[in-house]
Amino acid sequence: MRASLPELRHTAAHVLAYAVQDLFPEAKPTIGPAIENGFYYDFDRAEPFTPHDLERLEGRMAEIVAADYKMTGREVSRDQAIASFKSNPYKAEIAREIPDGEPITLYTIGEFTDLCRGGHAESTGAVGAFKLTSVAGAYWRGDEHKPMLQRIYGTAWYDRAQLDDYLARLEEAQRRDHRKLGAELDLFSIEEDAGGGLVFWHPKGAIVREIVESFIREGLRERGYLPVVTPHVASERLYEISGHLENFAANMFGPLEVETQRFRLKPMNCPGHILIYRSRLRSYRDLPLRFSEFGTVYRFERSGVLHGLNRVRGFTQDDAHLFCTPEQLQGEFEQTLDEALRLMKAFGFAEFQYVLSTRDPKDRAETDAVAEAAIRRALERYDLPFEVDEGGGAFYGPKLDVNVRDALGRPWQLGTVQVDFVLPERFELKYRGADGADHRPVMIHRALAGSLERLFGNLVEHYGGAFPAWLAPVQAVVTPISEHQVPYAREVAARLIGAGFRAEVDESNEKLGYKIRHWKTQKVPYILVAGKQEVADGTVNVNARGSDEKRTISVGAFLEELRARVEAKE
RNA sequence: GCCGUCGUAGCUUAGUGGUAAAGCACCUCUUUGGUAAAGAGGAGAGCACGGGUUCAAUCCCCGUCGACGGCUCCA
Repeated sequence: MRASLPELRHTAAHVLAYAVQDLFPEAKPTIGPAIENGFYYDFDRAEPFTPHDLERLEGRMAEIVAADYKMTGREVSRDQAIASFKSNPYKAEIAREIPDGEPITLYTIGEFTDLCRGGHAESTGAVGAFKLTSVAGAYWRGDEHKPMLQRIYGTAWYDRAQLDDYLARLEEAQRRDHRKLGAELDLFSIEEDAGGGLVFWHPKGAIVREIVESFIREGLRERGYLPVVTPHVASERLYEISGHLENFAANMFGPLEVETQRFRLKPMNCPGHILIYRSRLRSYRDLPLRFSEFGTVYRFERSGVLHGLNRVRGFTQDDAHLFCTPEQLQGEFEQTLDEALRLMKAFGFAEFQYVLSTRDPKDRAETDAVAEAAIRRALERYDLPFEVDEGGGAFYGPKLDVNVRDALGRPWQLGTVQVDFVLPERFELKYRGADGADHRPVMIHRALAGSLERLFGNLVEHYGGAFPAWLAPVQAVVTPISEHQVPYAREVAARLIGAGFRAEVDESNEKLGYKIRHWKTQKVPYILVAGKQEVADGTVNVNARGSDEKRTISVGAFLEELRARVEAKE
């Protein structure tokens, strides 16, 4: 029977470890699983593996694959396992920790035996085509207090054609990288003189952001959200009450000392919104109360984790906090999820990953069960498949995240909806009930696009920089064939701009072919060519992105076409 | 922050122990051209920054900063 791809890749990991054992006997193998598209194996070795080492390893691996060693497994006792790995503390540690009752197995190919739970191809020859791709540091068991190991990444497939295809896809993905397109399309930059993780939105990026913002605002208005605006810095006192200093300090910028007070850049918008809630007596008749803000927050991220627009130190959330009665919780949560799905659909994302993160077990309270149940019910109502991340929730409660993938397949969290019984308690929030007594409201924290920066980065990659007409920074460029048509081109552009569209005129002293090429690489949806004929007829020749068809139509007809496309958000 | 790789004009890259080359972009001129690059000329980097070795360093060594790929963490 043919091995599955994960089996093949897992086998490739063993082959790699075998090759390492042969060429670098001092390296201690630790763990080496199959992953999406390939495999990795972590080794403990003092010397770093160099790119040249990888080539040598690939050569040895090819021999091991060609030898087609049979993968043979045998079950051993815990003591035997520990004894056979007495020079490898990592393997011994794993052997010690395998739960009682679970079999402990050793697998051998040729001269290499590994502690492994199984799931391999029958022999090494099954590894049709592979390539070692990179080496990276990785902590033993993902714990930064434990030793750093060297992780060798590889990709493996049934055959050469599949491998080549995968490598080609990788290259294409790199062409779509938002950091690359961001520079090419003049959308944004991150400036060394300002510091990493701080985004400068250029005009063409900022206009897209404005469009995104107004689209989101429309949804907020329809769903009864009220706008609020809160300061970017606040006294430390606020974050003592909220618990951020206690639970989130590692992600906060340090204190700003002014006169006798210490201030902090805000890491989250919730405390500010809570202060507004608390500023007056609230009645059950006021609830649910939904405060929304495009709130810019600052979080300290360690330098090594910054990544384009996806991991930054200052970002703007499409944030909102809903204050409701416990009875309203379910309905509010579902309404929020509904809006999240609507947004993502409008932005053209199709594949999502839903992750329910529960609260850290050390903080769990009985209300968490209520919160989690609300989230699970909502997921069921919408029939959404989801994963569970135990303990991955916010410090104040469990949450539901909506993730998308970037061009290279890395998942990024965009939307998040969180249920919170804790902050209302810490801030002693209340509302006057129908019974005349005070009650504690429940909060929902929600950012549906997540951060505008990350959303934008993912949009750029999703569209490969070719924004649909409703989002494109420049929707149409009027391109005169010679300078004689410049006045007409300006008139046409003025009409478009007057109708609310984003248009430019290309007045450069270049031939038409050059201009077309320029605007094609800028991925503008419409290039409107104006020559002698068009001027005489009051028309434009439409060169639409993604189509070879050229049409000469009246300016009015083009306006209608553009209007229709923008309204349809195509 | 940690491990690894990298750092030459705005961008992409070449290059050498004896003060750096090209294409694109930019500017000027010629050209007024019909759907992915017209022609010519010009300007632009002392080779990320700081030390060291050397008669001499962009090239060798050390440190710092930054970027990239991961680890950890999160929108």
